[in-house]
Amino acid sequence: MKLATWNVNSLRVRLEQVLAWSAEARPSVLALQETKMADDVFPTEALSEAGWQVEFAGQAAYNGVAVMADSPLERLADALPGFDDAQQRLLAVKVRDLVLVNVYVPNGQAVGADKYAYKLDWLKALEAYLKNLLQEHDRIAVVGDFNIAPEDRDVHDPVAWEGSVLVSEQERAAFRALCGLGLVDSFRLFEQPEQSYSWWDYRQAAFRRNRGLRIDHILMSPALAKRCKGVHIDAGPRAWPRPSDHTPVVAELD
DNA sequence: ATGGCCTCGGTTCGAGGA
Repeated sequence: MKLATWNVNSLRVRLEQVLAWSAEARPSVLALQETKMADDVFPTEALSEAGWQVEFAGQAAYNGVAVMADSPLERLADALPGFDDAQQRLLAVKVRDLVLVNVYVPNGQAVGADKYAYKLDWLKALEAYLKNLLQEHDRIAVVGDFNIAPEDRDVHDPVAWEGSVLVSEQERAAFRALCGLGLVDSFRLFEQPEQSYSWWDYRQAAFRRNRGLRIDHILMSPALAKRCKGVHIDAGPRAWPRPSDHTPVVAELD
C-alpha cells in the first residue's frame, strides 16, 4: 500500500489536480494540508464519486487538513488535546491497520516573531500528544507539512538560510524531539537523490532552478518503519500548470 | 534589493504563506 502527503495550497484551486494525481498514483491513503476551506463546502461528493472516503477538519481561508482513503476512516482527533488552538492543523484517523496523524505545522513567519513562539508551542503539544499515542498504538504514521527542514542537506542553500525560520536550531530540535519518541524520518531510511526537496517558492523560478526545501515528511513508528519498502518525492505535480508550491511525498508499505 | 509569487476575503489591496 502507498501512503502519501501533499500540501495542496487550496483544495478549491487544486481539486482537479488532486483527483488527477490520486487516480494516477493510487495511494491507499492521501493526507492533504492547507485545504483552506470550511467543512460545509468540502468537495465530499467529487471525491466520493472518484471512490475516496474522506475526513476533514477545515476553516475558511486558512489552514485545514483532510484525509482521503480507499478504506474506511475513523476520526480520532481534530485538534491537539489540551492546546487551545483556533487554527485547524491536525487530523488523526484510524485507517486500515494504522493510525495516521496528519499535521500542518505552523510556518512561524520569522525567528522571534509571535508566530514563531506559537510554532514552538504547537510542536511541544504535538510531542506530548504523540508520546501518549505511541503508548497506545504500535503502527503510527505522522505525516504532513512540518515547515521544518531537518538538516542542511534538506536546504538548497544552507548558508543563505542559516538561522532563519524553517531551518533554525530550535525548530530542528523540535523535529529531533519527535524522532526521540521513536519516530523515524522514513525518507532517510533509503538512498535518495541529492538535493531532494518537497517545496519550492513560487518566486525566482525556484522550481526550475531546484532551489527548494524538504519540509514535508512521513514519520513512522518502529513497527511501521519495518514495513516501509521505499519513500520518494513525486515532483511531477509541481511542474503542472498552476501548481501548489508543495509536491507529494509517497511511502510504500508492505 | 525594501522584492519577486500565489491564495483568500473582500474589494480594486493587505495578510499570510515559506
